[in-house]
Amino acid sequence: MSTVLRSDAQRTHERILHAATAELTVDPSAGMDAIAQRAGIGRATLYRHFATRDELIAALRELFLDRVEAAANASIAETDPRTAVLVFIEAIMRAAAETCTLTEATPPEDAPDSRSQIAIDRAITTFIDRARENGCLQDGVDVAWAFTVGKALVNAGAREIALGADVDVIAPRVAATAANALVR
Amino acid sequence: MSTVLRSDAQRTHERILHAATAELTVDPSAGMDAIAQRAGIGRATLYRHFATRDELIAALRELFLDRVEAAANASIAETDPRTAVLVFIEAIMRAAAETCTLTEATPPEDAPDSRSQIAIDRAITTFIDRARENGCLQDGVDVAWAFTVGKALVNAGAREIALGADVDVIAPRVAATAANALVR
DNA sequence: ATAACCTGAGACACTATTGTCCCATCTGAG
DNA sequence: CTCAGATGGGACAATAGTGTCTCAGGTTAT
Repeated sequence: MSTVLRSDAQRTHERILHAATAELTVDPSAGMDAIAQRAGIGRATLYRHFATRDELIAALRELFLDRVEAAANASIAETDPRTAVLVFIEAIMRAAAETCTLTEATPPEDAPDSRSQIAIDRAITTFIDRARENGCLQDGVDVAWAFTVGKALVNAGAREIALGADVDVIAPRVAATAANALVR
Repeated sequence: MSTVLRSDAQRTHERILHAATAELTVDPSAGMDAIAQRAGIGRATLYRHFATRDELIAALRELFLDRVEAAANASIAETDPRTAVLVFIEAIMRAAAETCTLTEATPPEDAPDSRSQIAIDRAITTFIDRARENGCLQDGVDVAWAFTVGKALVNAGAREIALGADVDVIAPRVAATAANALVR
């Protein structure tokens, strides 16, 4: 295992990431064969880049969480709750379109969830608390439910995109829908 | 294959339906073994009631569609768009809690989708058109998007319920969230 | 150009899941 | 009570997916 990848290997690596995202978004139980095929590479090559299916999924998840964390940090500055949700969700949506593992079949996370997870949780909690203070939160919405709804909508959007829809159409739409669903 | 099932066999049949709903909602790729185990029966018995995994899933789907169709017919009478969405979604949510196949891994439906499907499509289209005429539809919402959002939220709710949440808490919440997301 | 690197294709063992079959046992209906 | 119907458990073949390995051929960097 060398320190850096050769240029062509790097290309292959990213093709895998994209292919896996698309394939797993549409069918979370997709096999390594299907992923390799969509990436246009051999199955053996896929295993050279990711020793295990779980490892591939973990890598996707990690990349995605990083981008979500960045989005959280960026939108925490927004003082208006509705704008914050709009900015945050749109950013997540765009991240999910490229690298996403939300649609996992195995939901109960046993891993203690890396640093990113807590950063994201804190950001979301901040949004929600702020919105509640301003009294512009929809009835019955708490942090957990906001999380559930956001996740569900982003997943639905990612699916549409993986199925051929345009990111620039879907991302704002998902953001708007989430804002309507959560913020008064 | 007799015409009617004996009373105990009927009980078993329903236990299977409930167990499969819960199991598949949490993990769409759950195997027949897991389903049988959750139902508290032997795997052989499961295969006696449903010859194939696909057949079981098809049966769940069919039952679910029937209930959604009923919900659609019931709520089509509601003239107020927001109330219509509330009533409709809550009914679907309760149906999904008992019998659901929305969370299927294989999304691209190849089957021409039974009579129920068209009835449901028509009902939803009616809701949306009516709401648009009244000018109380959220921006950017069309029939397809309303369908996508509704499906995503109901799935999320079903998941919560399968994981132990109370139907009477989740169902109204999902309905309210959907209404907020779609109706002005 | 040369050497190190990357890849595709195929063979392989291993495991999990599916679907079938059989037999002993139990249970409901008449 | 009696018997057809229903079940559990286990053995079984078949299939599909995972992960490993090898080898011959193609690509990159120097």
